[in-house]
Amino acid sequence: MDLQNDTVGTLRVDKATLHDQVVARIRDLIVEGALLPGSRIDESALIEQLGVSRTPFREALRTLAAEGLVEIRPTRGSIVRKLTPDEVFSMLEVLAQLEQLAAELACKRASDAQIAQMVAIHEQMLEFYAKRERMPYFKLNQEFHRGIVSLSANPVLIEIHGNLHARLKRIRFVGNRGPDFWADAVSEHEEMARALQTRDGTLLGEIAARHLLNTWTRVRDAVT
Amino acid sequence: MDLQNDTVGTLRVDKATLHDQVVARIRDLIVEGALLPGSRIDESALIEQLGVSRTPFREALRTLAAEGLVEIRPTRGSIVRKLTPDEVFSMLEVLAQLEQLAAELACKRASDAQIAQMVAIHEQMLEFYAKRERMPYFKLNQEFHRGIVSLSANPVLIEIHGNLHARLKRIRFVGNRGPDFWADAVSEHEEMARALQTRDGTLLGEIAARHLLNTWTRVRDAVT
DNA sequence: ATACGAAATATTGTATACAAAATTCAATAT
DNA sequence: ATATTGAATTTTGTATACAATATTTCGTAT
Repeated sequence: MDLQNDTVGTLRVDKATLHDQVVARIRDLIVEGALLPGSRIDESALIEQLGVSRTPFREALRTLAAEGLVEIRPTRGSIVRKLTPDEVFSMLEVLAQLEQLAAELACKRASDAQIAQMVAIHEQMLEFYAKRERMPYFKLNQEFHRGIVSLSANPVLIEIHGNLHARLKRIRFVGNRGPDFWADAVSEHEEMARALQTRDGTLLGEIAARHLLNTWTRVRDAVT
Repeated sequence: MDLQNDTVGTLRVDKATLHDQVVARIRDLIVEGALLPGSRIDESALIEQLGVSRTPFREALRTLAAEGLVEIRPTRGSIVRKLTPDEVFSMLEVLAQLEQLAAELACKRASDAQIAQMVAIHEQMLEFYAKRERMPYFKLNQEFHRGIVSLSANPVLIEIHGNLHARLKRIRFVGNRGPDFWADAVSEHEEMARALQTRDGTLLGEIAARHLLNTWTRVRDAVT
């Protein structure tokens, strides 16, 4: 079947359970935008496509519902969860607060080498910005933010941040495509890189939170 | 079967799906301490007790796993998730940050009547403290904290806070049983009530965060 | 007695079957 | 033409069956 384990040489890579694989696949379909918010999740079509039976598929939907990506309407099928503008704003409010904490912790706990690596990412972003290469910039941007959260060394923070990020991913993507906002974002990043180098957690946290809430104004019309 | 819907007069109360009922029941068993961390979740025993088949039961386990209350070990059964001291500390770190945000938002968004009600709860807590009635105090304490989060009017914040709170509930309970820490907690609450009345969000947030991190020292030995 | 290993047993993961909805669609009445 | 009703069909929720793994039990050898 489609999802079954690969083999590398004679060594089994296995690891992920069928449940985890199905969850990952459906989550990707949602996060990457193949399944649009509000659209019906066609069980028979997807179990066909994934080559699994209803049991693991429905269990996967339960975990995605708990993650907030799917809405299961009793006896009326499941849909990709649709976010109201209010909910998006609520999520950004929380996300900003979490990134602020992450920033403070990262400044306390990261090694010099780790900080150097973040700065390197930032500098690469500047190059892509100079060349106006949106997509590679966008990828690195995500890596930068995820990096700061990782450096917090707080697994709960990492998990919750990851979840909110996944829920918002499509919207953030739309937001970052704006035209002249890009320059603002870059200068905010410049500030962040400097704060990180001086390990000024309070400052970094403040900028990070402001940076994120600014995306709201950048994104608002895409969602309102 | 055990879980089936009640009837009030001739009116069906129904509402909750079987899945939600099973999730709620198992969650209660965990949160209230009937199922201890690390202990095996005996599928056949519990489906017997709940009167449901394996399908809805296992789906319930999936959502509880996503909530972080249950750990499903592939092909080796499920256990009540066990928290390491590090994880507990991580959760408190995040929870403190979330309560800080909640405090700031509550001061901005709550109505005068809502604030008055919170103050009333606080005053009742003082009475129970004077009479040294731990249990009623403890109940109101929870209501007070949940109240502040509710007043933030941020559904995402409310959801995440509720989840972390559920995961920590047993431990917080243990912590609050300490002897002379109680006085400290009460005086912190006194400060919080005052800050709320003056709508000083920054101050309230700071106290709330400090208050929560103090529970760590109160709780540390119960968990280390 | 203790350690080992194979058969017996129990548990887990997935597929399927069946019952109870909801939805679709077509025929009829307005 | 539009609305309405009621079968036909599809979809959903739950139970059960079956196959694959783990775990236990018990007999044997050291």
